[in-house]
Amino acid sequence: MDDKKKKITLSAMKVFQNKGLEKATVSDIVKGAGIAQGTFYLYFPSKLSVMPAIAEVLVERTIKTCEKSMDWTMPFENQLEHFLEIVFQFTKEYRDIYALIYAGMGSSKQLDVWEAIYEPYYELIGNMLAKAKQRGDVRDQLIPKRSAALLIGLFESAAEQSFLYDNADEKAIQLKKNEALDFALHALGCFS
Amino acid sequence: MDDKKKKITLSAMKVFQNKGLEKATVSDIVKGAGIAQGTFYLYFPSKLSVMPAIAEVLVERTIKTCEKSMDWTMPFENQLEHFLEIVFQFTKEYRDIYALIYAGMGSSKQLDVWEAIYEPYYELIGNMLAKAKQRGDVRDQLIPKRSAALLIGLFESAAEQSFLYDNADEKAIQLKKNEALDFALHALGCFS
Amino acid sequence: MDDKKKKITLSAMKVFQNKGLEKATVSDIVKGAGIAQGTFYLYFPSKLSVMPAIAEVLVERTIKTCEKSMDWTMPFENQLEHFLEIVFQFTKEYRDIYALIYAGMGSSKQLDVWEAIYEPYYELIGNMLAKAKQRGDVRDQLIPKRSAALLIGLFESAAEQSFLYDNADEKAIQLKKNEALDFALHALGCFS
Amino acid sequence: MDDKKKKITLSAMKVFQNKGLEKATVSDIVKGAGIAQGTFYLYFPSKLSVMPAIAEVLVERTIKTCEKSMDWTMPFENQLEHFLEIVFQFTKEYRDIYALIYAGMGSSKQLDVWEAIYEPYYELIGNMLAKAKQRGDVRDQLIPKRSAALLIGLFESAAEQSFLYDNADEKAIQLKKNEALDFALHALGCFS
DNA sequence: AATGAATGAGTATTCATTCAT
DNA sequence: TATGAATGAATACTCATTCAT
Repeated sequence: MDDKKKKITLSAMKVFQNKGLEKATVSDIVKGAGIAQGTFYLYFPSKLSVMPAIAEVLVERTIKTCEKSMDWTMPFENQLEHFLEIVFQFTKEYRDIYALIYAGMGSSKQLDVWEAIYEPYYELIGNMLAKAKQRGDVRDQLIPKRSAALLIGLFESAAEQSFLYDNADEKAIQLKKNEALDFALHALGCFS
Repeated sequence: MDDKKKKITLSAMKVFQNKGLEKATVSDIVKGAGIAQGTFYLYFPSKLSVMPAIAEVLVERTIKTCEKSMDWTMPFENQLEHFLEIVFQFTKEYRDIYALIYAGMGSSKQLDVWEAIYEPYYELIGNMLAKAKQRGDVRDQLIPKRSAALLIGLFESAAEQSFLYDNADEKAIQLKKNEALDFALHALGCFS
Repeated sequence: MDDKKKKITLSAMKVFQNKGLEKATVSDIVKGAGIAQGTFYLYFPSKLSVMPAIAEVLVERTIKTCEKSMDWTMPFENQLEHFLEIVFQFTKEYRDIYALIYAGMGSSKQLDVWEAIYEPYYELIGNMLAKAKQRGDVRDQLIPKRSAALLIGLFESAAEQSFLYDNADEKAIQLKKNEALDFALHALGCFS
Repeated sequence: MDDKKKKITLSAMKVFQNKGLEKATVSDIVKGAGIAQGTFYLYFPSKLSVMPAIAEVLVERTIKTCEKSMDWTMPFENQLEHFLEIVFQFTKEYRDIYALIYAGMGSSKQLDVWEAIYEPYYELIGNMLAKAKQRGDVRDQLIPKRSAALLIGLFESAAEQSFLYDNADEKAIQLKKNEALDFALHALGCFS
């Protein structure tokens, strides 16, 4: 990605996170990026149009974290637990901005844009499930890539609920994690 | 709910749906509600504060639909499938506004408000699972109410992904439904 | 005219005169009118849309000046000369703003608006010519109202040229006046 | 004129005509001229400074049209009518841009610039009147060059009024032409 | 309770102009 | 000469909110 575009994206991420969608100003963003006001519009047509670029960064980071920290030789159950941890960690850190991205999706009717962004994420988790399937750790009929999407959705929902309702309560969060993991293990047929 | 408050809420729902969070104006809302500009502020302290009332309406409608159309004597699998249909239907119709509510949650730090709103929804689905547990249709260790939250999250994610990525393709949507149902049935231990 | 609308119009006139079309700001205008920024837009949809209201004021003033200072019993030649003086005087005072109105006409494609504004002016001068015709001071075939428009156009052109090219030279201006008057007297058939 | 300068001028003419003074951008102009943004400023110090060059082009074209199509041996009345036609035609085609030039004159206080530009136009029509005078077709006391300015002003006013008020009505336009011609013929003493 | 005219703070966006190449 | 990326000042307009009636 173009250097300036990247700078803008990262600055926008911080600003949106701190101030929310409406309070965030382009002025804040360019100040953070160290560029002039007008330069912003050479790279993005509007304030909201930075959203997909931010989503891309988040997906990249999630994938990178998974790839770096995941030990593919671990028992599948441990892999799943580790992935759950990552999802909770990212949700905690970026939940505000996820909401904005989510809200921004509606406006931009270019759905294929979003699909392209999340594709590598589904691919990665799909691969994890495929390997587990080869090893017989999950049920036979499972379609790895498609289940990956459901799994990610499940974990993200759980994390979101966790931070939304049980906010600072560490115990409740741990409980939620256990339940989500149990729910997923059954769903994937790890106990059959 | 007060008649005027209800009018405002319903009008706001339409306006937010059509115009999005930022383009929607209080002026639009009051026009739709047939009241004066100032009257809005007798019922809501700010534009965004209508959001919880809208969420409440959506939850009410979902619950009412479930209660009306659900046959609690059906086999559990059919109940689950029926519930899935309802989630997909509501997501399709209200997905734009769900996103706004979701994004609005972040701003309003009164998390207990949101919890209170969704509570009856979790209660309803929790009851469904509880009955299924009594009949031995789901696994023994399952905690009905807590699994309800995960189940709802799963189905909503699936529906959201469906309408986000596979937009108008009826076939893909059906496939997604089947997978989500299968995923849930395993998760709930219906096959063990 | 509404009191606030009038205040805005008069303030805008001054501001446009002093700063020109582009340098004039709505902020200047409302400051001069002693109202809030937003109030401007309750009365005019845009900065340029004040132009017709300004034109109306100018026409009103011209007419009022004619009516007050014109002695309808004077010999026609003297009446014409007096009218010429008035045109030169108004052109000198308002020439900058006339140019803006003129330029603004193009944008506003509601030509009937302009016609309605200038109508009473043509009416007034038309009446002057009609009376002169009755008295046999101008040629018989003359159509008063239609000639009025040509006469006004001629005098305004003359004045405009005068102040545009011969700017501060009082002698040249006097010469121009004489020629314009002579030209008009011949055109109206006062010498035949 | 330098080739690039000419290109810029012609492009600016089109852009100003289509978009008006404020909406027209240097970016539009250079795009139309097929040159780079910065190149504009090698030939003109500012956006508005193109205006005199445009006026020059218009005067040139008017003169060229007169010289090409005018038969100086025709009876004077016919010459005058032909000239009137040309004025109406040019006004119709360029009236939007005339207004801008007119408005632009005020800003640029270099009045001598404008005088120099229009000088050859007055010269041309002045010559026409001088010849007519020699032939006894107009009154004796007439000062050709000075009357030329009044004549041009009269015809331009008539045309402007015509297109401003009677816009598309061909009949009304014809009527206006007849009246303007009659007015001018009397003014010039062709009937005495 | 209801009104709606008035407010005025707030900002995305534009674009004339510059300047390093 | 020519370029066009970068600049950043400048402003029309919006709209949530208030308050006198």
